Amino acid sequence: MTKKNIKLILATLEDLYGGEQCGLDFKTPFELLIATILSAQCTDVRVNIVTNELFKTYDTPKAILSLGEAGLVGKIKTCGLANTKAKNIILTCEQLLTNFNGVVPATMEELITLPGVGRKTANVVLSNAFGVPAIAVDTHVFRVSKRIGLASGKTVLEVEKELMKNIPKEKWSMAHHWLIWHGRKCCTARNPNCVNCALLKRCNYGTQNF
DNA sequence: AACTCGGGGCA
DNA sequence: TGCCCAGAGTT
Repeated sequence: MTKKNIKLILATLEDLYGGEQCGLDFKTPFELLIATILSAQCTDVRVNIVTNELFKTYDTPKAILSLGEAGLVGKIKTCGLANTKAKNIILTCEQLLTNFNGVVPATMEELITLPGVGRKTANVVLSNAFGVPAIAVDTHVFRVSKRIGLASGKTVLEVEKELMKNIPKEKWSMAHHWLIWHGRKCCTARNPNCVNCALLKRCNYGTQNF
């Protein structure tokens, strides 16, 4: 993959998805953290609906804890995996209070100690709440990046590193969103719409499996 | 690497 | 009805 090809791919993605909504509504680091935990196996549109309502009243660790587990499950049930997520969110709120003075930490090492927070969620918080350059690799980013040749790594961490190497730092944040939109609208996991894909000429997928 | 958690949205 | 969803934790 040449630098010129990478530049053309990024430009094409920007043309296609530059006007689309960019992820979760951002308010505070804490709200972004909770919203991102909720986003597992659930579209961002639904997460935004749920969190906009939830955070009207419950926008701090103490407030969330005041709901109790059953109360929290009720508030987030439309996001799916509600029981698991509620347990993790409650544990995370408790640990924020006991280990971090109620403040969301700003390093990868600290963030991934929180229950329900993995590399993807940590990178979303780091890049969107704290301005730390990072690329969050979710299922869409992972799949699309490999198909179109922006990364060929086998693990999430490998793909993350390759993307950071191949994409100019100032475009990391937006490239994350463009790759997700392309994965949702065209480069789907099953039956991708290669025939109508704007990247077809620069993509090996379809003629060469990965 | 494979499996589980999971209810709601949508065709 | 059946398929899919901006992941993380466990085995």
